[in-house]
Amino acid sequence: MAKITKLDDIVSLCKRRGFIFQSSEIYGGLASCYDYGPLGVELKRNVRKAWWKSVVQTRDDVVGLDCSILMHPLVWKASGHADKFADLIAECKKCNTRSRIDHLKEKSNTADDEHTEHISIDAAQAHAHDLTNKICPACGAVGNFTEPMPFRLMFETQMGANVDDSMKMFLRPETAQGIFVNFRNVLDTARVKIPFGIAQIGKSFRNEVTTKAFIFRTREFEQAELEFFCEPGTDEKWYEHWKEKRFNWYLALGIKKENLQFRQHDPDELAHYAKACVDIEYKFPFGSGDWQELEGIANRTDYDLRQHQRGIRTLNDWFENNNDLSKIQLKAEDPDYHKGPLSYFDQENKKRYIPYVIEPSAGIDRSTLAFLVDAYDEEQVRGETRNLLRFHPQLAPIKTAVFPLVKKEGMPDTAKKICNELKKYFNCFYDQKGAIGRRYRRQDEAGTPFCVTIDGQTKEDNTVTLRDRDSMEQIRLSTDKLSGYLRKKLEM
RNA sequence: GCGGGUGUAGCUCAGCGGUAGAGCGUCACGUUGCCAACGUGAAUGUCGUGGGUUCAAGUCCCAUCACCCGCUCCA
Repeated sequence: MAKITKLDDIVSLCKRRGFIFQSSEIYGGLASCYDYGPLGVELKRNVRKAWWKSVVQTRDDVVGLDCSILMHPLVWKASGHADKFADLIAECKKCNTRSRIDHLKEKSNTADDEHTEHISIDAAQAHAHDLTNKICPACGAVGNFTEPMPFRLMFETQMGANVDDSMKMFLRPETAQGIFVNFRNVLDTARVKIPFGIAQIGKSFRNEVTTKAFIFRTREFEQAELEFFCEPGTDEKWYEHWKEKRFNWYLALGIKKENLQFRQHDPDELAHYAKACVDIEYKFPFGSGDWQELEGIANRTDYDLRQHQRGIRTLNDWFENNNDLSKIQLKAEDPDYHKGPLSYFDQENKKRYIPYVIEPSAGIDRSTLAFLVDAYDEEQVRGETRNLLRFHPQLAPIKTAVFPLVKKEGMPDTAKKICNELKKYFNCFYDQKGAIGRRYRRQDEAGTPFCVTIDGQTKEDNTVTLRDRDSMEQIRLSTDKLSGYLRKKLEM
């Protein structure tokens, strides 16, 4: 079991071994942003690769996609993300409770304010000008608020070099919408039939109110999302299918069972689009020992595709309002929505419907860290502490290290030759520096599953020793068999 | 956002007004025939950043940035 007990230890481990650094560190750091170092980038790539292999490569019913991060602003109107913009929050100076200012009540006015629709920030700001009469719902203090602060969920940027006619754009807050928007394209070109899924891995951006906790909640993060389209009525079956499939994926890659659990969402905490949602949680060894979400699996119903059908109908308003999202209301849904442009026609049963969607949405950064932390181990060997990372071979940043036992009798040359041969198939590391034991331990720390050592006997009978990371046991192997043996062991 | 804490070598930390330090790690040379061996030598710091006080500031004061813990928030 990992000996790490504090987040500080994890941060230190990541830095020391070159897995994760703070962004812009020499400038004092940038909050909530992190960089992957030489070992970290390999680990993360392997996590992506393992996800893709499990979700796309080995299945007949899932295809991949890679969408742009910038999308048509109406996408975010239709998805509901853009409306979050009007949330203006003020904080009570007395009790530090934050409230949406449009939910605050007047002291003199006992009648309930009408529930405010989301409006543009400018409009809301004008409304919110005067908080002197507003009451804090928590402590009852009157007019004792901080300046209203807009709560921006999405990152903004502009498209177009000319300042005057540049268009305000958003960095995507989830990769899912790129998939929904391409549903028709994939359907028309990939010869897929429902049930089928579209998978994507990519960066997303969210202006979280608080970040903290290392890379668990960052504003820029990487998601691996699958939108699995199925016929309404079969959605619950597929929900169960993906729950099990995804949970087992973590286990198969070495996460210890006692550190992994499901957490079912209560109906009142479900997102507006979801019929059901469950989190896969990992027990990160924070001070508090809290379970943290690695992945959410949601039944998104037909919500998104139906919303985008409304979005398409709103396109004229968009042009008429000079591309100003804040002036646009989404058009009502067509009563015949189930025959709309994003519907699916089932040739076999002559049925047309809007498919339901099951969405497993995993955080690549979070699971990368979970794999890292879960693999960490310390053990006593001959009175010394051996630190090692027991990565699953598929995830190990370096698969094999090759050493000459000593720097003479041509051993380095032979070792280099073998290393270069193995590099054709996987990451392989050559090292001739220092005592052999030290080199083994260095690789243990990097999580390298195998070490190959060339010794005096190699010249005589063409064999090498192969040392196993976890057991430290050694076997002799003929060099002709080395590559095949390793590839089999490494599942590559 | 609030409260508390921490920033000194790659890492862990000592130094708390008076020449910038240790352990581990890194590098070089030698030695070394299988698990962090040994010897010799070497490199490395705007003491997070910016101001101030002082003859003199890692050290005291102010601001700022970043991180951690606990709230709060968020999904």
